[in-house]
Amino acid sequence: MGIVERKEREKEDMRRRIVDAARHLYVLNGFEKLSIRAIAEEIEYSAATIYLYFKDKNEVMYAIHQQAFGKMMQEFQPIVSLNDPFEKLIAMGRKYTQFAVENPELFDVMFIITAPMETLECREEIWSEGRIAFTMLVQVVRECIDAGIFQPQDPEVAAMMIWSTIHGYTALFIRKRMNMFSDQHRADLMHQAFDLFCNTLKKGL
Amino acid sequence: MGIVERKEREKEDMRRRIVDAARHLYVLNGFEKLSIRAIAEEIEYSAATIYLYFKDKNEVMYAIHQQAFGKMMQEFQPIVSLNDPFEKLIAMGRKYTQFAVENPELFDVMFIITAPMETLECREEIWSEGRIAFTMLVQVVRECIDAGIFQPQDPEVAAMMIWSTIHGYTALFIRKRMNMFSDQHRADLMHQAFDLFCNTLKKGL
DNA sequence: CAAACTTACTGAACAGCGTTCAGTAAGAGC
DNA sequence: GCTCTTACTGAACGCTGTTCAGTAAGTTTG
Repeated sequence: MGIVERKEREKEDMRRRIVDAARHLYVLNGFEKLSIRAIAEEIEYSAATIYLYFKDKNEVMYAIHQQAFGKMMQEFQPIVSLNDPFEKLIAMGRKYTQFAVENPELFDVMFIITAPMETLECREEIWSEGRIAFTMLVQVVRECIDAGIFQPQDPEVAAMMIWSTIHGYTALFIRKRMNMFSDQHRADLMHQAFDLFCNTLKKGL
Repeated sequence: MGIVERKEREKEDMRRRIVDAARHLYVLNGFEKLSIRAIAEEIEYSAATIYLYFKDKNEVMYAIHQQAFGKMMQEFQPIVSLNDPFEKLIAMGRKYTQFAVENPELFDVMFIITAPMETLECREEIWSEGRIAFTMLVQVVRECIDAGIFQPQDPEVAAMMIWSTIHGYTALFIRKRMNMFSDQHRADLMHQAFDLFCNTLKKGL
């Protein structure tokens, strides 16, 4: 009896169509402007239909957030194969910021907006996407320790500190808190601050 | 002719009453739940009246954001009088996070939410509150350099890096991106990552 | 094949939102 | 006392997320 399977497939298909439409509109206009009605119009269904596939808007955001992590991980792929672990670490940091600049809305839903986290909270689940990405960073830090570039220490603690810096740097920029500097000064300052962090890590960690 | 002055005073008074009511509701319920209608009800005026004193909701948020900076600067006051510049720097970092934990909504409007920055943008003004706070940090970094704790370097660049780390650390926590760890593990990790950053600065900068 | 049941979907409604604007009433100036 | 200005408001516009009764089509059963 393949009917059940077909229905399952159709359900899966519909979910994907909703998320694709939602992501499309979200990337164009951001969270505020993304409405259930707009998503519904895009896929040519009524707004109420969305609620047959997703509990609420937060859950749609969570699905977008998952897709975004997929995209980011894909972009990280070439870096993982680099040989020098420290270079790998630096490249990852640069990529994090680059991804944010090229996909500000995706970065938002992944690391800034509260909406997707609320879905996790009410499901009492762990944030596995973040966990996986963080584990990847921890692994690279571990390699730096093993290679003698960093001193022997807890790689998770070091990774946490490194993530904080790169994230802060990126989040402040994305949320326009660096607009207190002129375009040129801002670019210079950020570039130099990034380099300083890299050098400080190499010397001090 | 004191009438003009009295009117001016009354106008100022009304603005303050609106911002106070708005801040009160905002701190209680956050940005999403803060509505012009609710502010109006709180001060017992109609919603339309708010628009006689503020251009839009963003401008109200900007006023709250200004008040929040006042509060933060006040809390920073005792730290500025510390003697050891490095201790001063560490205390400032701790205070930044503490302020965020104790006043998550205020931290939001100061450093995360886009709304107040949009007001600045359309006024083509600089973000003076941020500028002042950052200048304060630069000054402390300069003292660290002068005291020989940090090597001679551009204090603005170093300050940028330090702010990034502390901000990232704080923002990730506030926006629940550290909830992938259990309560205990998270607390430990954050504590150790903060200490590691302090030590790395002392050794490497 | 027809009746009974299940599933997928929708229109309309609820309660809220930011914002605008014509209209009103009270105070200021002559 | 009569204009003129200022401060304020009710009502409306066009949105929003979400719910729910109702419908029509598809599936299963007798």
